[in-house]
Amino acid sequence: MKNRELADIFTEMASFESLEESENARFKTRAYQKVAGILDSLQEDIAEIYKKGGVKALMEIPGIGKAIAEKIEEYLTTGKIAKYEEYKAKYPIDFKELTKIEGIGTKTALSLYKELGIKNIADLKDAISRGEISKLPGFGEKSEELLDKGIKQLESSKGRLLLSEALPVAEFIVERLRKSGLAEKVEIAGSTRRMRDTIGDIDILAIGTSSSEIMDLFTGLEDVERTVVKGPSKTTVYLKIGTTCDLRVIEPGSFGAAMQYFTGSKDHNIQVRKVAINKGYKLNEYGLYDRAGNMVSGVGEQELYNKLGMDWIPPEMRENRGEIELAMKHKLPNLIQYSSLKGDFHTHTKDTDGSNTLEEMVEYARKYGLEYIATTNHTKSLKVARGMDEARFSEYFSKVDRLNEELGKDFHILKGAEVDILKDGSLDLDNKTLGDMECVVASVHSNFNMAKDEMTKRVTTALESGYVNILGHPTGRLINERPPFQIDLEKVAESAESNNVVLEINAFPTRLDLKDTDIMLTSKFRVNYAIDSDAHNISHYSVLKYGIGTARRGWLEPGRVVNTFHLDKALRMLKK
DNA sequence: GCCGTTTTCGGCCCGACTGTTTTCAGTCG
Ligand SMILES: Nc1nc2c(ncn2[C@H]2C[C@H](O)[C@@H](COP(=O)(O)OP(=O)(O)OP(=O)(O)O)O2)c(=O)[nH]1
Ligand SMILES: [Mg+2]
Ligand SMILES: [Mg+2]
Ligand SMILES: [Zn+2]
Repeated sequence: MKNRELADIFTEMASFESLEESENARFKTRAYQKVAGILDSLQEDIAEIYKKGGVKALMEIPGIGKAIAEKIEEYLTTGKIAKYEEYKAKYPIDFKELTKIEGIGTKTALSLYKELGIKNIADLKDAISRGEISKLPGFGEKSEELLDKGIKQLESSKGRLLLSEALPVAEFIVERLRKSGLAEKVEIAGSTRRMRDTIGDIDILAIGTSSSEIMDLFTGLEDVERTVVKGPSKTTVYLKIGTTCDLRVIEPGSFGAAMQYFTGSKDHNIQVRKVAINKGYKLNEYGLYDRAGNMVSGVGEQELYNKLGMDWIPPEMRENRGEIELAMKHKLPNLIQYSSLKGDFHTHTKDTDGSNTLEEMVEYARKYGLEYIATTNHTKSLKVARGMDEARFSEYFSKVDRLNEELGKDFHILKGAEVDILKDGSLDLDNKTLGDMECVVASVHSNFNMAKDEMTKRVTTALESGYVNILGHPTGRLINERPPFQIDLEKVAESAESNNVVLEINAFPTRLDLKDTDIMLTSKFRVNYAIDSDAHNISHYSVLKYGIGTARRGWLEPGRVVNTFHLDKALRMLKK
């Protein structure tokens, strides 16, 4: 897809533009940045949009106007953008690489290039080792040291953490700050509060009046590798685990405004602040102020949204994807709640690649508060997982029957499988075995590199078999390891609707598949969803919260999620 | 460069921290 390429080009254009002297350069920069972000998250292929509707269709995308639409056209038809080439010749600098270093922006990169011909990190390292930086005008000893540390930090950084990696760290730091008694309140903010699938850095808000003590405690935590910046209101540290953590300390009267600010997202904040402006207010992290400068709201986050004419928006929805308009119209969805799941349709045991027995999986499901699970082991083609054949399933299910009898009415195990969708779209078990099951999860585990239409055909063929209840991890992505395979999710959802197949929101933190935007894309169809743990051991039920967070980010109401219902109703919804 | 139930021109979110800047630009949240 050209989306990615064009996003990179416009990000570079933004860098170039930020160095221009013209009056409007700042705002052009932002326009380019905004378009890059839009192209990055655009679901449709930009080339397709252009092919169907030309420049006019491009301009219908908010953020894309005439000038940028024509640049996109130029790129799609000639493979080049003249303006870009012109800038690139003027600034032959790898901004993408250099600005990844904390503290280096485009202006710094430019003076490094002008003074020392530095174009990339390798050049910069050489200059530092020769001690050339500190002699430069506008730079000193500290700047050189900062750049050196910045490079080391970048090299040791893990990149974006999984939500499941970041959340416990955030909770631990919050606990430490709370226990100190120095703060009235300590809360998680940022992308972690929004339950994003990956976390760039951890953000924590403390409410209190003794900020310097709180900051000292924070920078002194044993998990801290070094302090990056430290002030009375904001401190940034680099943690030993290879990620950054920001702490803001704000006074009690501003709790709501500070939470609103620090939860983000940035785009959501900007949009909310525009609403404030239109109402004659000013909004910042300290409060909402009228023209005379009087505080209109500060303590309560809900009150803040209300004063702006909106309903309170759940953090998971704060991505500027239309939630602000809905909140104004009082039409926000009633999102699925945490701990509202009654069951789990996707679990493994040590009979294949799990590490616990079915008895243990049941025991812990009950401890977790569930009323039923489906036991869905892998099928024979998945040899690395010791997938089971028909005979083993038959034997296994007699054990399930015995266990169900012992359990009585308290808990129920559904007989199922996570059956491989083979290359041709057929299923990896015979129809008799599949027909006897109560919960067939069908998943792609092989041949990921098919063309988009072939993969779509493969999956829809499986859905049309009449045996599939749930489509497992529909895009196959493994976060930070493997991109999703090419598939037309709208066609899949359409097929799921007509064949009564439920789409999975696999809650396993490396998957979170479907992801938030895929849920929004597919929920236009009359399909239901299942939030499944994909548990491979007894502790994995705890990942269900990440699946619920993802469902909330996809704006799902509980009525669309099959396992929010008790067994009877859930089974009726799964029925073919 | 984009955009418009007050606008097709004149706005564009708002503030914290750092360094060598003698009064604030650059970078970041
Ligand atoms: N108003 C405003 N708020 C911002 C801006 N940049 C960041 N924020 C707020 C909203 C963000 O969610 C919050 C934390 O900033 P981060 O850079 O850590 O972003 P966030 O946590 O959303 O994503 P991340 O996973 O860390 O990349 O600070 C900005 O430019 N303007
Ligand atoms: Mg963050
Ligand atoms: Mg942050
Ligand atoms: Zn699987």
